[in-house]
Amino acid sequence: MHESLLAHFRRYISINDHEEKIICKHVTYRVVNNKEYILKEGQVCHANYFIVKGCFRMYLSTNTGTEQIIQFGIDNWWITDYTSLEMQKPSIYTIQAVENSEILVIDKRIQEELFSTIPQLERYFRIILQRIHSAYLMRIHYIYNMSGEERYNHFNGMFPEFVQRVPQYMLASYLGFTPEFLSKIRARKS
Amino acid sequence: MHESLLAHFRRYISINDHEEKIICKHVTYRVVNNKEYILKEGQVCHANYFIVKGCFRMYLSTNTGTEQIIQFGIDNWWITDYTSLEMQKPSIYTIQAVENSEILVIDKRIQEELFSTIPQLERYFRIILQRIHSAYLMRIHYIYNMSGEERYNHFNGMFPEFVQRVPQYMLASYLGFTPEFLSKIRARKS
DNA sequence: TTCCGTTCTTGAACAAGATTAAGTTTTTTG
DNA sequence: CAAAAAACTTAATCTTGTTCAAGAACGGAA
Repeated sequence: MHESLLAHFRRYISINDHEEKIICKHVTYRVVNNKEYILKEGQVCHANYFIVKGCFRMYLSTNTGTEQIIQFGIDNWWITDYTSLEMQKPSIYTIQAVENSEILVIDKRIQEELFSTIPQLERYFRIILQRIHSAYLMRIHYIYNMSGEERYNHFNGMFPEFVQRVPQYMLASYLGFTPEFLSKIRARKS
Repeated sequence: MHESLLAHFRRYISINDHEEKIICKHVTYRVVNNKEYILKEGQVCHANYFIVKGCFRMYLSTNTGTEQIIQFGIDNWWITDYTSLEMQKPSIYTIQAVENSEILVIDKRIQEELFSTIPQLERYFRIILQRIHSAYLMRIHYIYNMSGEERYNHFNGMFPEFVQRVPQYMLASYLGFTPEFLSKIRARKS
């Protein structure tokens, strides 16, 4: 199951067999069942997580006491709180599995070691983060320039399988409106 | 004026005198006056821009014909379209000076060369991008969980000098509401 | 200084989506 | 299988922010 991680690396950088072995030796596999947490608000985040299979949500609690989902992570995505990880400060986020999942864990210390033994990994994460950043610029554009209904339809068109995978109230939170409103949208379509 | 760039590098990585000289040799200084463009919608972005002094806006045109400001860049920030730069595809964004500004230009080819001669630079950009990403997660949280008025007050509290620097209609666009509404907010405060 | 273009303000009518509070369906668990 | 918990729906009312349209103020250039 390290293969999916290596494949992802290979998509952006070239690494040799020796380096692959080093990586596999230092990365640890972990099963995370539905509703289990890999990071809780207030804890210091100590690892970067590569999702081999499954689905996670990252959320924070608002001042009105509700949970605001900021991002989802699925197969072949990284998920972590970079601020907490880098500064070793308590996180404001909670990361929870929303399906039975399998992840690969790269501990902070290990990751720093890997960066110095395989500098190409810095490049890999730089490229990954560039892509994430571009996606976030678009996300803000969508939030500002589409109605809730348009945003739901757009998301539905882009990731139809994903919409089936998570409860509707989570999708509503991620898309920035209430579950009641999502119900209304769906009612309109039939 | 290369000093501000080197100082920014030194904040995140350590580089020696020799490397600093290489960087200075390859980075070009440029004055960009108010309302001048460094990237226009449809063009391929061919450089990464470090703002030494001044202010830029990055926007795209919406289907209703208006300009949606996605981000600002000020002193000591990088601005570019990473998607267009990396893939060498036409950009959907326009980047325009909103003050008389001074920038340092790192051409794509030059940047790639610098990455291979000074691998630490990959690390620098990785860290920068991590920070940007964290900021964007918070930005989405603010957009979803604060009213327009709260968002304006919050932004005003965080960057009071900046609010004075740009026209109100640009600020309104960046914060995701109409100039008319911003006027109304300001009227309420007095 | 005057003129012109740009930016900012005000107000009325309207739309998108939140809130509240039931009620219904689905899923989980003992 | 029954009961409880979790997820989803519906509808009435209320808020936030938009749109449109007009006018006022400001800033820069001739």
